[in-house]
Amino acid sequence: MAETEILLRIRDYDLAATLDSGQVFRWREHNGGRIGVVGEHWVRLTQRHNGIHAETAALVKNWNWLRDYLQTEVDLAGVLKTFPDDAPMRAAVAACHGLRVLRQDPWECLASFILSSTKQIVQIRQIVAQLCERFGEPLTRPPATLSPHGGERAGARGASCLNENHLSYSFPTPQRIAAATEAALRACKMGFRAPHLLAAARQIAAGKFDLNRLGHLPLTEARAELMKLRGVGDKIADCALLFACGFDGAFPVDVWVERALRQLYFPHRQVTAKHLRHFAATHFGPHAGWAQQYLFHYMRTKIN
DNA sequence: TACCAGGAGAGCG
DNA sequence: CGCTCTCATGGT
Repeated sequence: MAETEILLRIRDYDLAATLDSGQVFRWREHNGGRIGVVGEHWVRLTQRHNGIHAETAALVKNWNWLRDYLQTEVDLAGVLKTFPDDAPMRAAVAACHGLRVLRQDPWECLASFILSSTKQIVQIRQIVAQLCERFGEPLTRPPATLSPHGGERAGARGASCLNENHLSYSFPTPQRIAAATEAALRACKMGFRAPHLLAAARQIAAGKFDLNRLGHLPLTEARAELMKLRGVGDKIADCALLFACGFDGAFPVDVWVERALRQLYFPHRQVTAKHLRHFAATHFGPHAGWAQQYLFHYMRTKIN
């Protein structure tokens, strides 16, 4: 039977922490729940005591796409057991109970993180929103959730500029981006990242780069493949590998994680960047990427 | 004003 | 390797 809602029964899942932890950029808070787009599906998610309630605009026969995206079938306790047993890690896990790593679409994830370099998360969300509004395909969306004001900058004051218009559109395909001009992309305020996004989209659209193949390669080979793309270095490659390609061992090191590692593991010590990279690559075990997400969210929300 | 933001890449010693 | 500079744009 096709339905427009379902209760995914699961207990150790913090929806807000997971969707707000900087691994994904399109979810918006709405009446205590979260509204977002997964593939071609408009979705509203609400945290319940016994699980996550999901509501879609169109009928759904099989909800596996959502279970896969949210990673609800992952044995979280089993993952946490593989983390190193040290004070910083214990503190991060205790502070972020129920935080999970999502399984995103590889192109949306890669494109989003190409746009992320030297940008604050708020601004990344804004850029991605504009990209979807201008180049995404219209989605089926319940009218009740549409903003009465209709625009994001019509008299919006202060820091709480919601901008939910982009939730009426899918994330644009590589083909659609590839057909755009650099100037049109720059109009989304992405600056010097525009040629990087455009080049990646053209490679993929032309069949010269296969994102879906990466998951079948060893981690180091998949990372090397991604880094052939202009504008994609270690950090952005590891984000795509962890958040979209199923590499739980990928460990993206950005300014926040570097700050966390130095402050939590090497306080009052001068550690070289090389030493830090070696530590990050060896200390956190087979699910290092999940550990990274706990440290990142812990550092951003609980410290200072 | 000056500085910085979930980086990457090139130039230099 | 390690350091520095540049890239574009918005916020404080």
